[in-house]
Parts: sequence; C-alpha cells; structure tokens
Amino acid sequence: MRRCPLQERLYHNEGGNMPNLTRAIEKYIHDLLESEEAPSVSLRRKELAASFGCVPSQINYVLRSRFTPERGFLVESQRGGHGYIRILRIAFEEPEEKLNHIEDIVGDSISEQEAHRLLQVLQERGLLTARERLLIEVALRHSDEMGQSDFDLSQHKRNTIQAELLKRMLRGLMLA
Amino acid sequence: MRRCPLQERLYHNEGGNMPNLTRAIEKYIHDLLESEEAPSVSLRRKELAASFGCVPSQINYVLRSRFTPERGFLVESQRGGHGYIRILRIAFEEPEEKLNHIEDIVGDSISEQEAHRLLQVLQERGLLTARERLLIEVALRHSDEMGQSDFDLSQHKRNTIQAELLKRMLRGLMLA
DNA sequence: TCATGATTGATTATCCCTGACCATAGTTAT
DNA sequence: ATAACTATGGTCAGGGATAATCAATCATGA
Repeated sequence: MRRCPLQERLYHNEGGNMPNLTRAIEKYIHDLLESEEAPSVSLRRKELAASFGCVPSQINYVLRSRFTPERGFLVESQRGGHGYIRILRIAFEEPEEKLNHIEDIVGDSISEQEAHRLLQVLQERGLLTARERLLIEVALRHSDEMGQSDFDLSQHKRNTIQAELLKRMLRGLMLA
Repeated sequence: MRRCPLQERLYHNEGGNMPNLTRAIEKYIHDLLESEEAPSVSLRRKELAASFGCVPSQINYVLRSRFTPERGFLVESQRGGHGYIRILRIAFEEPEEKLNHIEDIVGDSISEQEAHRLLQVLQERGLLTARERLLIEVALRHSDEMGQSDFDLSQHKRNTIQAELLKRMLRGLMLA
C-alpha cells in the first residue's frame, strides 16, 4: 500500500487525472523532453524519486517499462558521485533508419500481444493513424485465424507468418 | 443458470427489453461511446462486471465478440494495479447501403485484378487514403503468396480467402 | 433437436511499487 | 599510490492488484 501522498506528489499531479505513479513520472519526463529543444534530458534519480515521494528504484521501473528502444528512447547513466541518468529520444534522419529499427523490433516472430503493443506505440508516435492501425489488426487477426482454424499451424509458425505480414505492411507505410 | 439478477443488473436493464446480458453490456458501452465526445472510453473490468452482477471474464467475452476491429473498434488494456480497459471507436456510422454494396461487389471470391480495381475506385471516391489502400494491397498479396507457396492452394481457394480478408478490412473501415 | 452463443470460475499472466542488497565513480586520508 | 569513505545508480524478488485465458456447462434459437 502506498504510504504517503506527499506534497511533492500532489505537485506533480496537479490538475491531472493521474491515478498512477508510473504514468505521472512518465509524463513528467516526457514533458521535460518536449520543453527542451535538445533531444535529451539529464536527471538525478534520487531527486526525482524524492520529488514524487517514492523509492528511487521506482524510477528504474519507469525507465525500463516506458523509455525503451521500441518506444524510441535510449537511456544512459552513471553511478557514483556526480551520477546521472540521461534519456535520449532516438532521431531518424532517413526513413530507412526508422524502417530498420522497426524491422529489428518485429523480428522473425511476434505474438499478437507484442504486435498489439507495437501498433499502439506507433500510433501514439504519430507514425500510424487509427484507421491504419485498425487495418493492420484486422489483417493480423485474419492471418492468425486462418493459420489456426484452416491450417492447424503451431503458435510459433503463426507468429512467424504474422511477423512477416506486419513487417511488409509497416515497410509499405514507412516508405510511402 | 444465471444466479442473481441483482439490483445493479436491473438498473442497467431499466425500461429495456434486454433478455441478454451480453447485449446489455454491449449497449451500455455503446451508449458510453455515444455520450462522450471523445471517441474512446475507459473502464475498470471488475467494476463494470460488478455493476452488471456478473463475472469479470464476461466483459472479455463481450469485447471479443462485439468490439472487434472488423466492427470498427480497437481495445487496449492493462493488467495489474491501476489496470484498465479502453475501447476506441475508429469508424463511424455509415449508410448501410454503401457497405452492402461493397460486400456484394467483393462477393465470395475475388481476383487480384478485381480487388485492385475496386480499391482504386474507393480511393478515387475518397473512402480510402493512398496509405490505407497500400496496406490492403500488401495484406492481400501476402495472403495470396502464402496460399500459393506455402500451402499450394488452388487459385479459387486463394481468391475466396482473399475476398474474406478484403471484406473484413473494408468492413472495419466503413462500418461502426 | 442441435448447433451456436452465453456464462461461469479456476488458473495464469502482467503490472505496479517497495525495500534490501549490490555495483561503481569520485574523494580523501595515509 | 592505494585504501577507505561517500555518494550515487542498478538489480532482484516479493506482495498486492488487476486483467486474460480456457475449459466446462448452460441457454437459446433456427
């Protein structure tokens, strides 16, 4: 059970419908990145944790779960005196780079869950419209259904086909 | 046998000829989407189930059977603390005629050529963006390739599958 | 009557958050 | 130099809170 909704917590939560510590910290960092012109921000883990009235390792959880390469971020850090955490937004100069990055993430096999998540992230990043996302989900479901009902394929085989289809569709969009 | 038509169940059922739990929940969510200006609603599965006096997994059944991408919806969710279910409406009510017309044209089987021409027309009429058309063409081609190379299906069987996939994708976009 | 749809509950999977313990970089004393 | 000290950040396992899945059963409608 959370023990202490501190003043600081309230401060960062002001006016917001933010029932969730992790989401609050995520939003705070996100806002920092937006407000800076530079594509990165530096933080002190301890201070940030204190300002949200939580344990420092909570910051690691937020970084690990939210500021991942799949979502377009890199994190650097240093321990010891003058330690820091730096969060960088990945910038793609060429459409090719973006594409390669996405293909790496999809890989040779992807579960419905993972595909679902990826599409959600891509839409949040503005790389996909809601309608485009819907089309892709329909195609993936159809592929999975066929593989299961009509051809009795293993889960892994279906996930392989799914990855191929997903990559083709994203490839088409990113280069369009 | 359903055990307990609770007060809450009655509440959601008031004035209605609603013999069916699933339909009642479907209608409730649908009404939520209509009453909001935003095209999405967030729910707590447990609470919704409690308010209908049913088991939580019933909510999953309603979502899986009624709020599919083929019907123009996307569902996002998160487990664990502060979990939620969010339902997004992507497509809006369109004249039924248009959809029926399209389904008639596609029919039970459609060649790549015919599909190609149909998509072209739909794009010209502004019912499809170029990117959306591209996505559909990629999915159809992938389906055809799989059918040919991996499963050695007949042309007709492939065209049947293709028609099904095409209808699903168009349905998702056009229908609510 | 029979196929399909609806409902349940047990089990499993995932997420959030904490705190104890570990690792590393810089600073200071000897 | 080097060892000890100080100041950071990282890892991990566990508890609590949700949601998803699945198999079994029941109900409904053609």
